[in-house]
Amino acid sequence: MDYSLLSESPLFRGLTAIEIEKILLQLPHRIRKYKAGTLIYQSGDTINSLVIVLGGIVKGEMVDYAGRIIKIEDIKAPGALAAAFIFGSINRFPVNVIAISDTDLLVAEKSDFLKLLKNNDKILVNFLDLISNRSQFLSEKIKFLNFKTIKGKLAQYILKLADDQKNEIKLDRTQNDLSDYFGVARPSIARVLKEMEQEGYIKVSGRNILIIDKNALLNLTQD
Amino acid sequence: MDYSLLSESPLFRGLTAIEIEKILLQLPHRIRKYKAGTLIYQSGDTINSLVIVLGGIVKGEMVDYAGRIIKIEDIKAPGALAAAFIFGSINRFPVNVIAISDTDLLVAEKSDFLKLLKNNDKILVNFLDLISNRSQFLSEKIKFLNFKTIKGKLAQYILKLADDQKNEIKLDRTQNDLSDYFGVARPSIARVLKEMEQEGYIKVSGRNILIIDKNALLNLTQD
DNA sequence: TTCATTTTGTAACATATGTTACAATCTATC
DNA sequence: GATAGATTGTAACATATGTTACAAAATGAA
Repeated sequence: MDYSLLSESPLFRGLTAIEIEKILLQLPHRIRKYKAGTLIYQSGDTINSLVIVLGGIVKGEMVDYAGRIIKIEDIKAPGALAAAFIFGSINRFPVNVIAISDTDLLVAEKSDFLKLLKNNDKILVNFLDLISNRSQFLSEKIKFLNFKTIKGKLAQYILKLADDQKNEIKLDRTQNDLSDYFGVARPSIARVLKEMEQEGYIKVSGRNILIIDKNALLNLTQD
Repeated sequence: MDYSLLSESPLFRGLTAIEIEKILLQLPHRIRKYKAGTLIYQSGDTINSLVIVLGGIVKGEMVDYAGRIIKIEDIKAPGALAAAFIFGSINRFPVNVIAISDTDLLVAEKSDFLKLLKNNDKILVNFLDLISNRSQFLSEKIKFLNFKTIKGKLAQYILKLADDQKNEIKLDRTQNDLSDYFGVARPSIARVLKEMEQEGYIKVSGRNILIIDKNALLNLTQD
């Protein structure tokens, strides 16, 4: 099994390949292989292990009550799966996990993983960082969902892409993806872009956007 | 200083008062006292300490770009403050923290706290549980914000209060508070309640709600 | 009780967004 | 370069929600 990727994973950051090998010798674990398309975990399944994607890509999908599928995120090697659900009181997968490509997973029991956390300072800090970052990401997401208007969301999104410096950006998602991300209808994205152009804040051509009035955009994020 | 409450805090759960005293002897810390109304931390302030409310109540307020204030949550003794922001990459308070009553805070440096985590298994697991629970709470919140219609949110809210058994509940917030919680306008709450009554799903009288058609409500959560 | 304050109920109207449908472009592949 | 499929642009109309305003009812304090 090829563990070389692991040094790039958040959990093993700052460790050399040799140190990682040593750690994995001490950490009881198993490797699971899945073909592309396999349903690996189902929403609601119990989580009592650390799961790391060694190779391949998986996706997390939320199934709403109506049976519709909302794609949440892709996790590619060497990311961890549902790390924020190993501890805490809800030890269940919040989403369906499906292999996009052929996938190898490293699985280690929670109790063994806990021992590792106690014995290795770097891993401990890395893991604390990992799940804290998750919270911080979710907090951001909530701030974002709280924008009431599509204009507000789009303005925020554009300003983020512009990175406080550029005044010319290219949208990194299709309107369709954006509409999913915002939870709105696709034509509304197009309409709002047009409105923002008519109001003189931006210039749109396809996916390229020229920011004309950055202050106006900032104002829109204040809805 | 009175540490007796700490045995009820998530971080010290499962520890006796004596064990906690011992821990606090080893953990360098200081006590800070604030009068009611004081602004303790400002959104954006750096977090490099563990902060626990020993006595009193504080509130977290988010200030949006327009200067409006959104109350996020109350934290009363013996809760921890912004525990999910001690580690991770964003070590800044996401909210203003204000003392509601006279308040005592226990403050310990991150590096000292980290040593404690390494040396005490129970505290380690408690802390992992604590910040994991935070993520899990936020995930739930996001699920909730994703309901697109007010009817969906209200149906979900009512069903949660009904706890899968009762068919008669009393709303535990005013319409005004509910409208804040949902991020909608207050009259919309009243209107939607009336609509749900006209549709025969519930019977409303003031804050009391009788659930008539639970399946219909379940359907509404499927928007 | 009485009065002031908060909470709830309701209505008219404005507006943002959803829905559906289709045309115009773009993009990749043969 | 031709073709199919994806993406973007646009329009007409439906609907949910916001806004504002005020009255009715409940609540709490003197």
